[in-house]
Amino acid sequence: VHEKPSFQDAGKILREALEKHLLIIVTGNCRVNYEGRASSTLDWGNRFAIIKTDASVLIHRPSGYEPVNWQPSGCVFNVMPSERELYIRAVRLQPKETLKIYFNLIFNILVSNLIDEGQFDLYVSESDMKKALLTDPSLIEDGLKPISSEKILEDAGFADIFAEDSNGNFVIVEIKRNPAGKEAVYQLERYVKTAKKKVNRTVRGIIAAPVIQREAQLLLASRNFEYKRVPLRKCYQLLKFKKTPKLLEFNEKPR
Amino acid sequence: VHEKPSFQDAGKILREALEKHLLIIVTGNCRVNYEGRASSTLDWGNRFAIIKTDASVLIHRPSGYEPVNWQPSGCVFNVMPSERELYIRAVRLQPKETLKIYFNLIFNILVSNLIDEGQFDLYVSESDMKKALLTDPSLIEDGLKPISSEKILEDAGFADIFAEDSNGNFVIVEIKRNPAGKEAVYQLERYVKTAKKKVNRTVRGIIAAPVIQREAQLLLASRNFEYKRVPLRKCYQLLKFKKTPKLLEFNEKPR
DNA sequence: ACGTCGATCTCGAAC
DNA sequence: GTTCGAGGTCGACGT
Repeated sequence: VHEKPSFQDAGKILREALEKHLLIIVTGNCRVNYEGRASSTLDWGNRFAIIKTDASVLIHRPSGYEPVNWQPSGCVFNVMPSERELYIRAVRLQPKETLKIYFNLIFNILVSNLIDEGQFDLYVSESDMKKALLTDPSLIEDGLKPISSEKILEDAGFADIFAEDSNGNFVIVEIKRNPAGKEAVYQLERYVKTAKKKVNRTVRGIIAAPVIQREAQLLLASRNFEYKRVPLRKCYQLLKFKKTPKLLEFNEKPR
Repeated sequence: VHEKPSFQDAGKILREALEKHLLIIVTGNCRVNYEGRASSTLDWGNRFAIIKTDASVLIHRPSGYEPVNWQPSGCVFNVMPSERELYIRAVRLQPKETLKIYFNLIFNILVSNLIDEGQFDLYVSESDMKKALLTDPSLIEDGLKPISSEKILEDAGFADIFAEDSNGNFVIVEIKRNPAGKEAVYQLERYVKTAKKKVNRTVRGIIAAPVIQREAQLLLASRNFEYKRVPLRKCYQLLKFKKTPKLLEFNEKPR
């Protein structure tokens, strides 16, 4: 930690830390310009700039979840201290975009060599839901038999699950982890339309999601599609139980 | 800045800083659990936790643009130091979600009273494009006359611009700031379909964007819609010139 | 490299 | 409150 360094010292500290790919946090008063996919200006104010080990940059204001300005990883730095300020330029190629940071006050600079190999696990993603529903299709409907989830509909994007119901109808399932909105219905509609052209059978459309929005429900009904509520909890439990037997070589089929 | 505080001291520092709504950055070794809209676990590793003045939380690893864990603004904190660790719990209601952070090493704690009133301006957003195109519709097509951009299509969402071309045809323009993809075509298609039912005229569909993706271009052609390239630069210049006269009370009409 | 889609998306606006 | 769409979205995965 360096408290109130001169701009010259700050320049040295930053260059050395960048060289070694250390984590840098600079707190101070600054203004920021961005030019690239868009353009932005940020007037003087107290913020902190984070330069990470992968050469990404984040400018954070004292409040708000999102960085006000940033640069993705892999950018090239130019640190230019002068008598009055510290100027940091971070340039990214492809697409070409430039972030310019001007500090006229530096409160402190924190340089750390952080080692983080810790594993991160997240449950339950939409693909987890898909796994669960393929493992136990009765979560959607009794007697439902998934068909190869390969591409069947070539042109209309890819639906989540294709299946056959107990009456031999073709079924397309659109999975949403989040509250299903109109967009999900439109997606499903496109899949069903394309499928009807290719398959000479009745084609049912089903949205499987924890919740569906009211408007989407109406739209769904107007298209004669169906909604099946699938709690995330159930998917989580199913996946948990599915894994354990495998590890123990129990091959008891889940039901 | 507090270097290597004891867990007890760290607890005091954090509580006081939270009380005063100061910015807090804690660097150390920690593990993190999240439970709410999803669930996640993060194993031990060196990270820094940011607690902002609006009671939001960000856990950042030494690399990567995005926080590995976070909590949106307005959450409630519980700081619990023990002999072996510092446990911070951040709970958000609506939706209920809980973030639990356990530090078994604290490298340092940075507490700052940052004042940031600086204005942030971003150009060119999609609504900027709309403004520009309404100011000078010839950017899309000569003789195009925008119609009230109020809701005309009640049920099919809202198109960006409604207009009449020099032949009296109804025109719907879908604006995209980013490369226009298939989704833009589908959106346009829905608007045009609805419009055709309500308007007893020829309805043209136009996508106005800096670039259009190849696949989207094909889809567009199959629907007999059109694409008009609109460089962001032109919109930016138009808005710049439009503004200046206003400030100076020149009322010379652009174009 | 481009295209597609999910996300604890976040954020804001409109209804 | 709900819904909807934009975002310098980012990131992952597929081609």
